[in-house]
Amino acid sequence: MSAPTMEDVAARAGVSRALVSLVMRNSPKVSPASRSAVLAAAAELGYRPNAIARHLASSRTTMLGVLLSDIHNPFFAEIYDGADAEAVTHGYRLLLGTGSLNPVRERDAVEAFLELRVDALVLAGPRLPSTVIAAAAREVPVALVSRLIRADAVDTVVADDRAGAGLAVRHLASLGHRRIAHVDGGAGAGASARRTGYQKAMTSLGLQAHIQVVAGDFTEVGGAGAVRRLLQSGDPPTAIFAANDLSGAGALDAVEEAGLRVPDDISVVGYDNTALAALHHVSMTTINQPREEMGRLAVRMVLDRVEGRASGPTARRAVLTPDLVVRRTTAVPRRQVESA
Amino acid sequence: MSAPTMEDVAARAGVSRALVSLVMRNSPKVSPASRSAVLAAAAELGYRPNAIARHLASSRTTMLGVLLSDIHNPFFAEIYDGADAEAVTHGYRLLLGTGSLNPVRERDAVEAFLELRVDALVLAGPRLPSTVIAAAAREVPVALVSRLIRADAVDTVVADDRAGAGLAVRHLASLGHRRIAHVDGGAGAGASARRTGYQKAMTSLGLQAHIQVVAGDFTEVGGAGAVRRLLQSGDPPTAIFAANDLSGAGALDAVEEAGLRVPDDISVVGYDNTALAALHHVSMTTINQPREEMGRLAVRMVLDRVEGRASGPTARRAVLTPDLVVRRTTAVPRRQVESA
DNA sequence: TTGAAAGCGCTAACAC
DNA sequence: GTGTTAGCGCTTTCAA
Repeated sequence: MSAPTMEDVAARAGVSRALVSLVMRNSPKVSPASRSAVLAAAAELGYRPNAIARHLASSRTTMLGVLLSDIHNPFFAEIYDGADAEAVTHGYRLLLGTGSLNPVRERDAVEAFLELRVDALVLAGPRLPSTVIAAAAREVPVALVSRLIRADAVDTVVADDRAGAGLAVRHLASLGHRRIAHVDGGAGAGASARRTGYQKAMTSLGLQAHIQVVAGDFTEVGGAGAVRRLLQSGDPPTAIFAANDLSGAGALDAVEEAGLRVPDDISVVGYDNTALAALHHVSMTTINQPREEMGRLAVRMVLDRVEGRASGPTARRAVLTPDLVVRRTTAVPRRQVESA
Repeated sequence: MSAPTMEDVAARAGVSRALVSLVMRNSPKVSPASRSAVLAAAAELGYRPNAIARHLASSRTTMLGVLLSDIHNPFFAEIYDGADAEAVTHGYRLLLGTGSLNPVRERDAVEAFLELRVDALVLAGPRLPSTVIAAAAREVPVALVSRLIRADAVDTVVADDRAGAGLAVRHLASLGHRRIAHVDGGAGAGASARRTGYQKAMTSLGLQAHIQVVAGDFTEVGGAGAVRRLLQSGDPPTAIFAANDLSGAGALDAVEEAGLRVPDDISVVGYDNTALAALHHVSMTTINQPREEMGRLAVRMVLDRVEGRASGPTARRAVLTPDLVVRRTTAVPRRQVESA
């Protein structure tokens, strides 16, 4: 009493297996009569095509493997949404996997995808050594999201973190802030680009004398600690640009703890536009990355290769532009207003 | 120049295909000599077993399909963590999928799993009609997390929401609160059990005269609106038990907006112990569900069936007990203290 | 338009 | 221990 096969359907419909196969893939070259006979037989039997067998026979699987570096992070969920939407419109299916931030487990997940013979791989924020990524790219097309590596045929899509940092700084400057400090993200992903972007923007605004970077680590505690140090210094800033929303929340904590108010005394800008920043309770001005678009683009890139619209060792690189989301943690600096 | 097969490895190692197969599955009945010869040949060729072919030949796939109702919700990420840990220890691999809260897409995802012939299915918080779930359960073992249905052979694991609500109420009562209101979750998942649990606990504490349920909807805005109404009533509560953390955050907003302080004037308890509640900035007392354990248990249940330790139409049902996480939004009621 | 036959790459008896 | 031989359920020429 195992699952019915094409054979069973063919017998019941009184046709050959091959014809059933054509019907299942709805080929146009089947007479309406046999088509409906086959469909009826399949329905009566509760027939479900065996994807395993199909894949073995056809060499293509129309499945893409998507590795999400961290399934706890909503950032990757949105990349998935974009990837899925794009895949569906092209008739592909996504297989999801994660290594839970562990490179070894990520490697396993990629290996599993490869053993399942996915047609291509999309790796979102992988912790994987680049040699592993390059090796995978020798077997199937690979696109990388939110990570850059130098390897043949590995397409990448990233958001322009330097530009995003520039948006934050220019927003604060346009409100009248001059002493704008940056709580950085240490060695975290994107942290150095955001730090550089901050420095460049400050310089191009003629504010290089006010550049002040304090060490953070993308955590709430780290952000709070950094801002505490900042406030104890002789000459505290009027605005803080945090490397991500979580450390921005820490900044908020520290400012309040010091008896100051946001945005009246100090403005704060985060980065990533997470749900946290959108909370009414927090309502933080932040920088938004076009996450869905990043997912879409990654899928489009690998499918271009799978379907032969692109090929060769040249890696394509897409750099998307972030945008500013103004909420309630930024305002005109008080001291400036009073002196006006 | 397609991928090397077992045939190639066998030729190179000077043995038969079957022997290679045995080595790949590291069977004990292979001489060390041939084993290392095969391994060497495989390495030189860059051989990778074809899981598709393996599955077709062996009927078992050692893959479990896991459907996460909402990949944006960290709740499900933790269920996944538990499921994954359990699966790995049993030598199974998880395939992840989601329908993004859309029943039709969920159906597709389940269908895809079934076509890939996964050995079993774990459905976490599915929106699927129960008929679809029951149908799937006729093909492979199915376990349901955070949802109950009456169907043969569908095992379920849920957290005891009534008990959780009881914990919240008893915590507040033990601090001295008597007027404890509940912001409910409308028709959301678990909302009615939490409401019932609240009412039962209030009654059993002799506080039935103070039962007060205001309508919420599991959102921040809904929670804030409910609390605003509560505060405008003639006789506001000294404590609020919200049906989830998000509406608890809304409650916090509304309390502050009214010029009152948490927990000095009003205590607030949330539900779910999300990252939001853990934020230092929020630090909300809440009820925690043993999510990882729920995932583990679901996998254990289906594997019991897959491996023959359980069988038949009797559905097993696991009810796990939540626990209380005390943070900084609950305290002894001020008025009570002053009158003491 | 339909059917026959040869695989796809592997596992699983069964012999040797 | 190791090799031989059938399939697993489907796709894909190639004929008819």
